[in-house]
Amino acid sequence: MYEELRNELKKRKYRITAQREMILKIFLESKGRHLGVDEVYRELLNRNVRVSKATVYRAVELLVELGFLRKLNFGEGLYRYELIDRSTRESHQHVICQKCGKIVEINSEQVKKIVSDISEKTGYVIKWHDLKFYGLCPECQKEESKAPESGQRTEISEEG
Amino acid sequence: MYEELRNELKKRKYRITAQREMILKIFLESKGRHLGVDEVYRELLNRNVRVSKATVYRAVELLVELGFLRKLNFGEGLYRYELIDRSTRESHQHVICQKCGKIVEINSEQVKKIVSDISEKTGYVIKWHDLKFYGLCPECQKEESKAPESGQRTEISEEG
DNA sequence: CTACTTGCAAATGCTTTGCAAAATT
DNA sequence: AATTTTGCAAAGCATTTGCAAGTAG
Repeated sequence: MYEELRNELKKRKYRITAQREMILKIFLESKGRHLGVDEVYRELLNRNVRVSKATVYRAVELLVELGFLRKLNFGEGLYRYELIDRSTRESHQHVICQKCGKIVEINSEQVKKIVSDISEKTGYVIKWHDLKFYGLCPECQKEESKAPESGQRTEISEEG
Repeated sequence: MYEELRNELKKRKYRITAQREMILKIFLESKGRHLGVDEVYRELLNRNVRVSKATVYRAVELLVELGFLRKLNFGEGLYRYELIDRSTRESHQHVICQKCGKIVEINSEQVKKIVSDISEKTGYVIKWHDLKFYGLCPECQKEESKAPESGQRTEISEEG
């Protein structure tokens, strides 16, 4: 993957730097996680890699541009990034528990249908999509039935 | 609708204020638009209604809580709000042109299917969802074919 | 050696908050 | 009269940016 990064960088006349490789490395070693800039930054500090946060900001945006990362927004007031599977480039759907925050990723075959339906209805050529589903995970459903309407509501509420 | 707002406020022990009604009014008179706090604020100034921006922030969040507005995020670095159809409470999908930014709202019947599919696969009870589709609107497709790869890329890239 | 990248600190922009004054109940 | 809401200014955060110093090609 580092080789791929070097190639992409060369191709687009960007320079190969240790910082860029280290930042991609963090994502490669945190597969499946959705990291915010601060988390990446802290992880680098943990590993005694001295980089500035500004560089992390610049690097993740570059990695998005080069197709290594996807920029995510769960309405928390910050952006998160996840590694893209460069072989399929396929996006998945995020299913988020509004009580405990657990995020499950799935891939529904129904997505293709809805995309073609929307394309047909609007005349738009759909390039990509962002599908989030909010609800209660199985564990939180159990708790919910034990103590229904128990007050503390997790303040997740955002859509787009 | 103002009656409905007054009832909701009373029901939850909030007070009926001119500011809250005015802010809801802005949305009622801008149906179909996705307004940011600053836009609401400016619209109020245009109408010579003196309110502080802090009050707008507080009011829109309250209106979300009361079920009058939905909070949206198109990855621009700010939140937008749209009026909820309180009779159906149904959400629609946003189809966004990544070149000109035009947003079309549609309602695909496929959504029900994908929701039940996801529910089945994950065990989550889905309460609501947030579905965004990005691509090119018909007009921008034409321009694209005239001047393909013409440089200026609209920096829309965010997902969740 | 030239051009790009980094680090730092300052700046930006949206949103939140503390508190006294104003308004609602 | 008691309590909530508002306005204002300050504070809070995530993110961006200007610029000099460092580094890749």
